Amino acid sequence: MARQRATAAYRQLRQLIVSSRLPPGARLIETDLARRFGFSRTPVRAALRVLAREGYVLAVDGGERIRLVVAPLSVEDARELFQIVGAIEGLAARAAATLPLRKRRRLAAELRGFDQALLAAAAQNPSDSEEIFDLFTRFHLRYVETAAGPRLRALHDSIKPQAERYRRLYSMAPEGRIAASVAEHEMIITAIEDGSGDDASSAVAANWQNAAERLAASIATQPNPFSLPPITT
Amino acid sequence: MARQRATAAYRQLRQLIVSSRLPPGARLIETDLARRFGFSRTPVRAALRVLAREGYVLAVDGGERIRLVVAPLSVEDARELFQIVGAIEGLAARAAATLPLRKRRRLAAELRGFDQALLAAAAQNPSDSEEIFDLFTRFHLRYVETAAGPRLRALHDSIKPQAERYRRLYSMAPEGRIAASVAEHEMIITAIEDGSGDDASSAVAANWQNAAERLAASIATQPNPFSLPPITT
DNA sequence: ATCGTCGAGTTTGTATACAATTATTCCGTT
DNA sequence: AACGGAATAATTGTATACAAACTCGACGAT
Repeated sequence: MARQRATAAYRQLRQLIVSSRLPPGARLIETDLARRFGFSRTPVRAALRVLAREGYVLAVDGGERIRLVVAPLSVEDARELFQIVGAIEGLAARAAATLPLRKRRRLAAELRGFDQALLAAAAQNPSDSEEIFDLFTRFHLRYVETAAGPRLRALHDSIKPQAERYRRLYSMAPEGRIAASVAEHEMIITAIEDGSGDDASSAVAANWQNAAERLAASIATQPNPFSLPPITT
Repeated sequence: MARQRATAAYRQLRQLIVSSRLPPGARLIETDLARRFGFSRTPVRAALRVLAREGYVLAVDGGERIRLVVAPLSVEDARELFQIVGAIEGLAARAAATLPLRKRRRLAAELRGFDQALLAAAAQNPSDSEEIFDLFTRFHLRYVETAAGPRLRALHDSIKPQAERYRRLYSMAPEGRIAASVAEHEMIITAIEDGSGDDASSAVAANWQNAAERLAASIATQPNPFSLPPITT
């Protein structure tokens, strides 16, 4: 019997949710998911429990039994979530600013590399929104992995993909937005390079706050844009 | 068959860990725990998975199989953990500072009530360290519950008890320390009352940073003070 | 004596059976 | 036709059985 199906189920389920192939609000039936994965209910249950604790899945009702649904998306939730991500990555950036000078310099160079790639990708026509998305992710991941401790990394790994649910749905791709983001990134990079933890932290928080605003504006203009066909069962 | 044993197992296990009756580093055997609780392995497993994700339990090794142990305590971990708690509660305090004036006033009054109770409890001889601990907890819980959104509350509920593992072990009770804490609390309260989110947030972060320092000093003088008899099985 | 290998015991991962509760359908009554 | 209620199905929670992998010790070969 293959081991670690629970982990596989966790990853697959999380991916299905983040990619919105399991759309917000969809009911999650253990038996159906188990059939889909070819597993038994046991590993699926374990995965669902964890996803519920992390916020991907919501336990509604509260009678004797629990009903699990894919956590719905809302502007208010996005604001709260982005603020939390900003605080977490802000701590990582603060830690990055206390690294030895040599490492800070190298980190700053790497980060600037991502930003240049971002500008280049945005200049493409048509722009590859998948690549842009990926570059944003890696920019933030770089300094978190470099400077954050184990707890902070675990927390980041838990929460960050939930923000990606939003970013994937409402592709905030117009070029001006990317330029604005890159400008904000530069403030983060400079603060880290200068060893100013407070500035780095608040620059990251501001970046996410602005991202939330851009997202809210995007939602207002194009509500509910499910791009992938949902799984109907 | 009684439902929701998994939740009961989660709570009991978390309590055993926080109270250090399951000491740091202790191996967690599903069968033993199941016997102890009178449950089967199934709900115990579910509880352990969640506790592992939250950080109470550490999955060591990483072979094909997983070994779970109670997460060890260390000064570095405490620093990181307290910093995270500070950031989370900092967001809550920031939100509290944006409440309508009337609510801010009432919240501030309640918080000052906790602080006065703290000073009174500290003046007692002998001081009731259990009550002091409880008052600290409730002080912070109050503004989180009042102002934080659902996500932030869930995150707080996940992480905060882990800080309490440390605070319970190294009772940071000397009176001067309490006075210092109360002084820091007053800065938090004033900032909330004044509607200054930035000040409130950084005051909370500073409070936890200082708490980490006090804790580190306490650990240095009285290392490894397990006050309760560990469970041997 | 040291190292490796084989094997019994332990522990975890998964599947499945069963129990209990909630949702749904279908029928009868008014 | 609408409503209520009983029967039925669906779904979750728990227990248990079994399989695979790891641990640790004993024994033997070099």
